Amino acid sequence: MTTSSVDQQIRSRLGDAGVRYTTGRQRVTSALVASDGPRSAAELQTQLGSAIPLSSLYRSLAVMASAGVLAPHHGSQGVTRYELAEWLSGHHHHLVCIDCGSVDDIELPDALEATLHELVDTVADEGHFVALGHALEVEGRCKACK
Amino acid sequence: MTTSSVDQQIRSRLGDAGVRYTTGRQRVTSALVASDGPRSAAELQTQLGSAIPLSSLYRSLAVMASAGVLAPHHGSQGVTRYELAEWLSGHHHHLVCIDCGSVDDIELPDALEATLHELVDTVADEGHFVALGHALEVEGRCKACK
DNA sequence: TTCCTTGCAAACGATTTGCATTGGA
DNA sequence: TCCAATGCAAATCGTTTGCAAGGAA
Repeated sequence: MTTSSVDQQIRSRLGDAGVRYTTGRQRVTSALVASDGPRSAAELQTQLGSAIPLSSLYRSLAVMASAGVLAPHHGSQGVTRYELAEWLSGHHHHLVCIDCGSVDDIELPDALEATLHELVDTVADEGHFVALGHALEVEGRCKACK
Repeated sequence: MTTSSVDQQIRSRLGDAGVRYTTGRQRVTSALVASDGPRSAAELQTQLGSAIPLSSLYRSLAVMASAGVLAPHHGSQGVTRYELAEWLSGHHHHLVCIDCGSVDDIELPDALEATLHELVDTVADEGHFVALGHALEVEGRCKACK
């Protein structure tokens, strides 16, 4: 996945939403494209080196999430991490470290993914629930905390 | 699942952990036994009617979670909800409403659960990750927000 | 008596917002 | 030009903690 192709799609989607794809927002995109999992505002600030104020990062993340180009992930200690929406990055799941809170992406074999999807629909129907997506979180300890 | 049988197990486990099973903590248990999903400190305060200070609730929840009788669930807006640990309530998954943040419990058919479990181990090994558990979240809109 | 627990109020930390300024189409 | 976006500081809100009082073993 190249940053430029993702950039095109995001620029277009943000345009449709009536918001600008500013340099600050492009920096957020490039940081997330380079990441192997969701990132918090604080992590992005560090990763981006250049001093972007947290308030701007939070605003960019909120705008991009409500335009559907980013997806939030709620972790421990009230920290929200964002990643590219699945239509940009592909469907995947997460390995969540119960010690440090870090999150890594993983993909499931198609066979199980299909089974899972089917099951989610069934189960949602029974719960009078409109299923829009699903997320499998594998909880444990990451390589660093092991 | 009766409150009294769960009470016994919790009392015993808390005893092993060297903490008391006070009336406040018993109230938390009864509220969670009566719930069909995880509850936040604020929700428990409302549900319990009697005015238990939030700080006490937070402390009870923290103590009970670190003793392994409660499990935390991190939701939107930095809200942490707790539920009985799986050894007390049975293994299950969640329907999470993306509008109001409410969480309902669901159970998967044994067949898929088995497949899922096996897969989680495989995938964790590949990621040099020690898998301790897994959680499937079905995201969508609940009956009320539909 | 000894240590755990509780209440209240103050402190924290992640996130949000008001407001004046800047910047892009 | 004009409105969205940004920076800074102040405000929110869920959660945590210090400290003195209460309670069980």
